[in-house]
Amino acid sequence: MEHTAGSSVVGAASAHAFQQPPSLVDMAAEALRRMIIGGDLMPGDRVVENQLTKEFGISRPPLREALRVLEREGLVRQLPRKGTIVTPLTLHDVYEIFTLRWEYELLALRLALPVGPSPRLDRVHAAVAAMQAAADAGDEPEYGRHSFEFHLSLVALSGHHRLEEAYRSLQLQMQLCMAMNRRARVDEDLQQDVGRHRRLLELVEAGDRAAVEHELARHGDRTFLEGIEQRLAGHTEVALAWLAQVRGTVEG
Amino acid sequence: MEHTAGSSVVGAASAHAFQQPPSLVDMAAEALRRMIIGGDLMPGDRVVENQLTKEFGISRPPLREALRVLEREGLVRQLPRKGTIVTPLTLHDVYEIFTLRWEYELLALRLALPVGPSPRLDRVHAAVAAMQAAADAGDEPEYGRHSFEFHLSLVALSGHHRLEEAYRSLQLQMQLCMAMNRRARVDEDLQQDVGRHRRLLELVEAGDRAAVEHELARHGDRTFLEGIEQRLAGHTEVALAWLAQVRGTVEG
DNA sequence: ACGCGGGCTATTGTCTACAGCAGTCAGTAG
DNA sequence: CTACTGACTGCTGTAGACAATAGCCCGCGT
Repeated sequence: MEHTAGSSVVGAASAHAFQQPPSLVDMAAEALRRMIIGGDLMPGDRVVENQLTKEFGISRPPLREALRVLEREGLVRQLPRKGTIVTPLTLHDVYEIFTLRWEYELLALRLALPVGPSPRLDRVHAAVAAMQAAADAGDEPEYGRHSFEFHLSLVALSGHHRLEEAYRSLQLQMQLCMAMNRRARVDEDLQQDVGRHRRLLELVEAGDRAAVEHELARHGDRTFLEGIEQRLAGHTEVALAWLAQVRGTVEG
Repeated sequence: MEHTAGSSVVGAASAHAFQQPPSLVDMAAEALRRMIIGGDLMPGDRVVENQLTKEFGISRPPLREALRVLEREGLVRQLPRKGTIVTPLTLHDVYEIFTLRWEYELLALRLALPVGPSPRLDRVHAAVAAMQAAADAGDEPEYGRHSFEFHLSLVALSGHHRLEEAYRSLQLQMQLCMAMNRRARVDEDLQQDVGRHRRLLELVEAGDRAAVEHELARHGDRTFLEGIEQRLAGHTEVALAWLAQVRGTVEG
């Protein structure tokens, strides 16, 4: 396989040794996800197939299958006979994504609590530990990844695979949102944030539903949502109302 | 639905004239969905690509893309290097599907209420009318389709596209469940069922959340769930507990 | 008789090539 | 100078062929 120029993304992955080499589709899908949530491709950008085949060193059929997957995940949108674009986001989309996320987490924890000793809990603890390590190292991207894993493993406590999968898709879309504002966010205190997560986990282990819900409510997003309505179109009534309400509860 | 030999399914569709001809991928995906929820393919059955290309009269690339879509919808499961099978269902899967459905509907109506006059309400009314017509005609399959459309349009009242899409996927999986027991169900009184739906809609229009929730709770599924644990593996604790609880509330 | 290895077949994974539509830009007429 | 029409370019949609792997059956050896 000698695509010297372009084999970067996929080629690198296959070089890293997989016991069961994943299909080119999976690798292309993963590479695309990283490009999108990493900000290399911005919402609204065209995704040209031939261009990516050269970049990945693969042919079009597997790439097209990967695009179909990404579409069902909500990261791209395919316009018949016109091509593929990275999903453009409106304020209403942000409203949808964050309301659903909230409901998913709430539902998952309602189903999970009370939670006995379980390997699922180990996964959450591992995520917290990784967050702590990343915070100590000051590695913010790494911290973000483990933070997502924390919340995902929290949802997984429910033992509800479909819910977990839905939440995973939603996380991708959240990362798409966040790719739009690659600014600030350094003012966040990672150590403090780790503390919030750790406290949340303790409440989960204690089985205190009300406290968990309360902690979740004040758990975040406000720094991200700072002035977001200036940067996005699609100001639905419900979206604006939601935004105001979120900011209101933040103050309280 | 008999796929006589050649280009039956897809060919027929393309012959019927589409203003904007959908891609073969879309048509193949739709044909596959019908085959699966129609019971032509049962959970666990292998889905052989070449076989279907001959049946549909298309080539493998679009079919493979369609399979990727169906996998993200949860109707099939792709095992790397081994092929594709129709998603096998356990009792735990049924538990997941029905709990999520309940939560989706509840969330959607919570977001939608109170609902002012809107074209979205027209859609619900149209669904009820279609149900009534099908009930009068005694056309049970048609009735079932419009019943699904009723619930989907109810969810759509929320104006939450992602929620609507998630609910649509879930409906497909519910139909997959129902494809497993193609028995009885005739004892249902369609007229009475129409009445239940109509009453639910009235409560929605009245904006009475508590009453809506109460009506939803006693809205169904028990005939379907009759003795389902005998026919399925995967008896998780939570699934059994859920089943018992559902049957408990039914009695009440 | 039973376990094991080698070849075979069926099926999936991938690539190259061709057909057809969409948007664009130049050229021309008014 | 503007509006319309035509070909052109690039892209997507689809087909068919090639490569590689997994399961299976048969024959062989113990």
